Amino acid sequence: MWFNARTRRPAPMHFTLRQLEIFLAIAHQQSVSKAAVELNLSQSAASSALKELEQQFDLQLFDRVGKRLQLNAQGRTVRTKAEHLLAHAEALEQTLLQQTDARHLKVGATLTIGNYLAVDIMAEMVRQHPDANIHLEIANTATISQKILNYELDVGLVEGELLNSELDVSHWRSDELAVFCSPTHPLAKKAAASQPITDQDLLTARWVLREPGSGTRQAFERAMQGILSDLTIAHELQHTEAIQQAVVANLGIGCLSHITLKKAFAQGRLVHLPVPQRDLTRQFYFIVHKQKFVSQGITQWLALCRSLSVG
Amino acid sequence: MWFNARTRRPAPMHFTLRQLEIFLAIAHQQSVSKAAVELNLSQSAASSALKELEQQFDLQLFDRVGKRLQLNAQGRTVRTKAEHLLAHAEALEQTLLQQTDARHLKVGATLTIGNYLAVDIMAEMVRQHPDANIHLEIANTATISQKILNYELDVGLVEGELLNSELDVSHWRSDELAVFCSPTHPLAKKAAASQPITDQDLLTARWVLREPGSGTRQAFERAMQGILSDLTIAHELQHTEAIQQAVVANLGIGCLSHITLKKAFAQGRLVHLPVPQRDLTRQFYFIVHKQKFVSQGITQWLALCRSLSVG
DNA sequence: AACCACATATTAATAAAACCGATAGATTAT
DNA sequence: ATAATCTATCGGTTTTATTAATATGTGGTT
Repeated sequence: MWFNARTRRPAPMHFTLRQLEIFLAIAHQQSVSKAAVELNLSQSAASSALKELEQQFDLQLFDRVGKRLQLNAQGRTVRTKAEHLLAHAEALEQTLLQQTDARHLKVGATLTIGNYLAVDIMAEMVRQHPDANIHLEIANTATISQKILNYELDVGLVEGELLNSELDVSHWRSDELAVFCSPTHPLAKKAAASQPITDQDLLTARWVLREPGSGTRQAFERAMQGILSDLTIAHELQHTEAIQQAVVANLGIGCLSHITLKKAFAQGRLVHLPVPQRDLTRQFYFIVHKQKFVSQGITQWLALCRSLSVG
Repeated sequence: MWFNARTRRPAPMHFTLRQLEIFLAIAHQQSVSKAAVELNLSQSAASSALKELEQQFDLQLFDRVGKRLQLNAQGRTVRTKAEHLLAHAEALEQTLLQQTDARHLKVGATLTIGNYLAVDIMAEMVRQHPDANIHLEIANTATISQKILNYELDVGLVEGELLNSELDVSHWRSDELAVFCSPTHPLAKKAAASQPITDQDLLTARWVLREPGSGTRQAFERAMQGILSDLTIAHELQHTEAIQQAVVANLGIGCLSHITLKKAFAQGRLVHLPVPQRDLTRQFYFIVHKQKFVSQGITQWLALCRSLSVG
């Protein structure tokens, strides 16, 4: 039967929580447009949400006097009850949130980020929340984004920008690559004498680099545009540590994220070669799934990321 | 900020009442498919609603053991709270419904229905609900459906089927047209002698009919198909009473809905001419707007329509 | 072990809805 | 008057809900 026969238990609701939210905002602001701003909505969306609620029940919630909306008697009754319902709903949302296993967090990161940044954040996270159980997965950007789309990972920390309407990509921090050589390399003296390293120096040198396709290599190639095809690439290795060893052994000069080199520079094992004419910065990004609610755990992780990235 | 910064009052809800309904049905039935049946939903819709709720909060509500879904601890907590929330929502829906001005009902009907059926129903409605305030509007089917689409009318009672995805068209009752003449017309004797009226009789007679485009005329033309173009249409009038007067004055024979002729037949003012070889039945329909909630008043009106149509 | 009956999950396509930008129409303030 | 501001509405786009069909998995039966 197509009219409401009020049969059994499962009575379908003819309004939505969203409609109530919008109605309450309008009632509170006494204005559709202000409510729309409050809710980050277009004025037309708010207007038609209200219209639909009123039409659905053949009900006038507001008296339209001039351009102002004035809650009428019916509207006031509905308002208080709707407020209670929404409060109730919010309470349910809270329990829903608390039910989520906030201790278990699955983070994906690219190699550089994972080994040199994520572990620090992870350590701090565990220090602050001893019961946290964080799984860190190292993979390339494509794999990580795929796993986030598939709800296999909660957060991703990646290097490359990527476009996907299902993903929320947000800037985290910038990173600087550094060109470096061994202390016994000819260019080391130049650097020690505060002489600038020229493009000619870069072209003369032999390079030890990360493999093509890695984020670090991509950033390097972007920085070297114009002279890239004339560079001499002696070796390609997949790990930063291996590259550093190769450079120490004077198999060539290298280019890696500065953060992976800090210790080596401090210990004098490797020498930083400033290349001011080349822009060696790149950006790191967070990615999360747009559809997934951001749990307490994720929020904490992201807050840590931001706070540690400034220090 | 794209993560949950928990700022001010208006906290958007990340679940819908619909999702809760579906979750509860699944929990109650311990089965997605049975719940789907209960809710008049496809199994896949129920499944993905549940999936979305779980994913949204990164939560497991059920343990998937074999093919059975077993509520787990988290699920049980959520269930009771969700039940409360839904009960609360249902209460709000009730007040929303009671707020609607059930006494004010706007009914649209075509001429025949409006003058001979709707007035009776209206009278009975007022008898049962003395405070009812019913507005009856007579118009053709197109106008009525347009006004219902525009929320200017609550219910329509019409003759022609019509297809519109926004309208809920539902069968009400069947109606019988009757061919009739004055007692002094030659065919009256034939009828009195229980002789059948032949198609030849219909072709020889002069007709007094409703105007083209009216539902009655359309039904007549459908009934007369095959001989329609050879009929002699002497007069076209817009009102049933005028047609009856014309037939009494022997300007021709007529064809109108039987219900409009009952009294005239009983009084002997007009004579019924049975035409068994022609199908003179037609159907009456209710129409309501699909989007509009069916209020108490509409429900009562429709119930009355159904109950009075059998008597 | 092969098969059937049945249950959930997934996919691809479609129907419905939420939403936005632009704009009309109406009202207050200047 | 005129500008500024508000609500309502229209046309179009994006999201979401839903379905039919299908894959996948499970338990019972031969």
